[in-house]
Amino acid sequence: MSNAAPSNAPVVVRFAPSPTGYLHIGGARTALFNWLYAKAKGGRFLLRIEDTDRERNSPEAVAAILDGLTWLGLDWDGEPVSQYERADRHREAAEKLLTDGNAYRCYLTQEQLAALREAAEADKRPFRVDSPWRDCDPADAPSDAPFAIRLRAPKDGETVIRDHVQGEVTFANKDLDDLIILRSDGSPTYNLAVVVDDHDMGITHVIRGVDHLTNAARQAQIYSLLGWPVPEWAHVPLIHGPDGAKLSKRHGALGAQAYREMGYLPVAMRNYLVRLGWSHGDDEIISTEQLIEWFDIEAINKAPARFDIHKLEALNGHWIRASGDDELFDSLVHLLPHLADGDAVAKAFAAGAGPKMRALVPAMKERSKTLLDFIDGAKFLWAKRPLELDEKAEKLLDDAARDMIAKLVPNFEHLPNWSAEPLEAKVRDFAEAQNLKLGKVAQPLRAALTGTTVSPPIFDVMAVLGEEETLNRLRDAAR
RNA sequence: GUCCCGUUCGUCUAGUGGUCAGGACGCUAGCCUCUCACGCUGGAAACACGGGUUCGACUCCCGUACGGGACGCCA
Repeated sequence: MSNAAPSNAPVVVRFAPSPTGYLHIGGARTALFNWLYAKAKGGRFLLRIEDTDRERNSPEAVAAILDGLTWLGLDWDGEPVSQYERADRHREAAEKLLTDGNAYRCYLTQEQLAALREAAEADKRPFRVDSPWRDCDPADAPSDAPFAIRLRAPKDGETVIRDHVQGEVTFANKDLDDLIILRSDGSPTYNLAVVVDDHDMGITHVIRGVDHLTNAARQAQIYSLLGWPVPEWAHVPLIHGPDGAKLSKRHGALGAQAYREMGYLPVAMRNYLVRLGWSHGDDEIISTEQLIEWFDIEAINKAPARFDIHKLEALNGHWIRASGDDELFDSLVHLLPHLADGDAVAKAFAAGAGPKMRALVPAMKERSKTLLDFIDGAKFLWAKRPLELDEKAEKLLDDAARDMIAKLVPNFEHLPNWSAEPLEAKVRDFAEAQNLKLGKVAQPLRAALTGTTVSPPIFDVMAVLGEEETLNRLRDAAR
């Protein structure tokens, strides 16, 4: 590529979402790839909001996208650029193309275009705009009719995209028609705006979804006619839903924030997302620091990947276990405002369950796949007496079990040190004396103290619940 | 329809002409164990199909099938 930007220039990449909704998972991965590449190469990661379509612009969407990026830990350099605010500069470029003879005024109306399109379809011909105004004498142009400005794209030859992911992709120029660069209302269109902005922002590498590949060909033509060097391209494959179809809002294409609400950790999201299409040998669990060291666009493959929530969950479990206890508890507390029932939990935390939850974190992180599991698994902490028993617990606490608890309770009275170890010793002694296996005692205790048959280690539960609450719950269950 | 791209266990992937085709998630049999997890040890599970090229193809070439993307005065 003779006119490419020098490869030793400092890397500048960008993420350029259009503000039509939240940051979806595919966009999040594109942003992650860009961010990682910038970090890996010591470059800059810029943000540009592609808001040239005023009808689909929304400040809420911009806020949601920035919030999603922030949550994922993808920080950007400088202020986000508004494409719309650069419209004058885009028009300037269009004027230059016009005066250089590389673009022309096209007076074709929407109706005429629709008719041409229909005619092409009727003949089963691929539709290509072939404007009669491309080569007409300027003197024949109407003086007052509205016009759009079209690029005078080459009709022969081919446009080659040398792509770091897709390889060399060749488009015949006859398949690429004269695209509109300035609408009849004077506003710039996407492809022109992207080229001008990427050029002005000094973007060296364009990393984006492969759905932009044909745009790359069109943009390459604009670059060429403007006399500018093209950036390095990397068109990454799309993410599909579990059924192999395009990821849509119906299945899986949730906003990044939805994953926050499901209790996923940003570090796990980054780890999971990057492995969708990128790999480093057999490595699966990769810290962000390691990603920054290893990431490169050359190792991205071309095939699309399906989104698999199970693997995300497994990775999340790993990163939960790898997190510090205080850090996890902190994440949990900060998650509450984003949860539907978070208010109630926050109140319970404030009323005393908070410190108990914190004390249980080491035990619970071994058995939690998401932050939500912490809450689900610790509800017994703030449950009111007498406890409601679930079906299995009810069955477990039969008459014999209740008798046993009645016999066991006195062993806990007047313990000098109410903590897990002495409690366990007491229970073990009791089990031995009664000639029972430990489980035969522990399970009824669990049912009586938590109302369920599944919980963190029961002696930790007793310790955290405290002497008074533990004895009260046990007496509730005893006969 | 036209153009472009893809196809290794169910899923994510390693692989770059000679491997018992490896790992991870999931599934599964055990071990550990106060439950559930974690951890550990095993197991089942894949090169879409057909032609070439080659002493030899998962690896290279062509075709077929299937899948995806793009075909706006949207981005």
